[in-house]
Amino acid sequence: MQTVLATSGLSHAPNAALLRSIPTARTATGAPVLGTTRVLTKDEQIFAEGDRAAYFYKVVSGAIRTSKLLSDGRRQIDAFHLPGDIFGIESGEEHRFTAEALGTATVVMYRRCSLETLAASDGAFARQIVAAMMRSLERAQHHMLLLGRKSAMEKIATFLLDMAQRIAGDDHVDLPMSRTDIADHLGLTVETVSRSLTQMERQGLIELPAYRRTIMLRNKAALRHLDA
Amino acid sequence: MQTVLATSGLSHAPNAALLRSIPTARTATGAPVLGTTRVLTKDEQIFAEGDRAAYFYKVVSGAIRTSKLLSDGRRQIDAFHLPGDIFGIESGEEHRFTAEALGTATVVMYRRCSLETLAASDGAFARQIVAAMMRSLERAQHHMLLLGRKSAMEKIATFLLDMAQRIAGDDHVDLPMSRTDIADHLGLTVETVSRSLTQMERQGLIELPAYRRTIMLRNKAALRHLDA
DNA sequence: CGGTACGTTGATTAGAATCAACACAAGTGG
DNA sequence: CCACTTGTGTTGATTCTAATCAACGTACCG
Repeated sequence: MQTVLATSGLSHAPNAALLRSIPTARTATGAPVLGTTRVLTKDEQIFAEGDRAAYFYKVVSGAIRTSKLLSDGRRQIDAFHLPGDIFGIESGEEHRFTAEALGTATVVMYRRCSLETLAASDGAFARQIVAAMMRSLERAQHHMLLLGRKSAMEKIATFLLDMAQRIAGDDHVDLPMSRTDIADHLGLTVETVSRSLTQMERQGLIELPAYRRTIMLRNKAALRHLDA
Repeated sequence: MQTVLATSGLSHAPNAALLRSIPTARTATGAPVLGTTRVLTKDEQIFAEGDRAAYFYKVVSGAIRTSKLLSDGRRQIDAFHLPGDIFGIESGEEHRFTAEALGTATVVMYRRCSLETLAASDGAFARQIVAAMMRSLERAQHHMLLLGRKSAMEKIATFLLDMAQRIAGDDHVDLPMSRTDIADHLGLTVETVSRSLTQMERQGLIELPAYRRTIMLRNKAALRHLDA
């Protein structure tokens, strides 16, 4: 059995001042997997598209967005990562996304290991990484259907149901992201997101309290129907 | 070292008559990996969304499309698979796509192995599978940017350059798929694909011979510029 | 108490979808 | 071999969805 460790080499890490070296995970078999905890503030960047991929990350608290930019600034957020989610795994040398915190957040960073090491190692940790990769793939593929073929209302409905399930408020969602982030995730503009939400409220599907990041789901069946 | 085999159990395979049991691959270390070759005709289905995922596949010749359907028939083609590409890997019990041949095609099928087995095994074959998964993920993530944020012309330009690179005609592409397939891959309609191609021809970016599946790339630099 | 994000709403435009017709090549069968 | 069908691709007219441009609310923060 081979153990995968994150070294405590702070000299290689960005923003070393923010790092504390804390063992945070264990494999199923009990072998220690060391990670370094990093605390982030709103909009703080964890890594940028093109950075050397020395680490990958796991969300402990808060939420992270990973995104790509077009040369003229158009942005596509490929995913929002919630506690427990792993992000930043790369096969090449570089990160292909920018990762930023949506608000205050905590992540654990693990020293990156090569695909070869990963496939060859027989630890529970390796299994976890491969599973995370597969989950990312499934989400990405599912999201392509949304981006390519769904209308604005359908996109929003799908998004709300998905977030409700992941954030686990039964009849409401406390969104960790702005309308702009939602728009850039769904391939829409802020205005269209806002209008769609307003329309859903008028139709009684949802309710929008004064605190706009909370959304009450009033008619999940109808939302699921829109979800197609 | 553990060897991953596809058994010759034809009784479990669909369309057993079409199958011939042929060893077709070898791991880098020389250990035999048995696969079963399957020959397909135009539009023949390899597996459907929801089918039990007993095998995964590698394209030998021809091309394959994998797609998802919305309840009302809208279709999203997530990827075209060319010779050498692996498709149909699943972590769950079911295929999440439908796979069909674009024209006459040959694939090798491998008995599916669990993610656990995969991550735990140390063979070159396992590495290959993980690498294929990673490549799918990268393609999917790249495609999300296209679907969410690019205009019709940009989508077509990106698509043509990508296909040109994969099919390796230096200044032309022999597309294996119909305009409808292209549309369903790029999140457009057939009409828009056709109009965009015509417009590119008028602008001297490409040339469309009588055989409409061949496209001559006349100004790659301009196409790349559109690609953004 | 402003000031500054962020969010909503309104008016208009633009880009792609839709609806409809036609062109063209490849088969098919008489 | 030729009419005829069929599948595929193109083009045109029109509609419609979402983007854009612009203004205004509202909540939060120093």
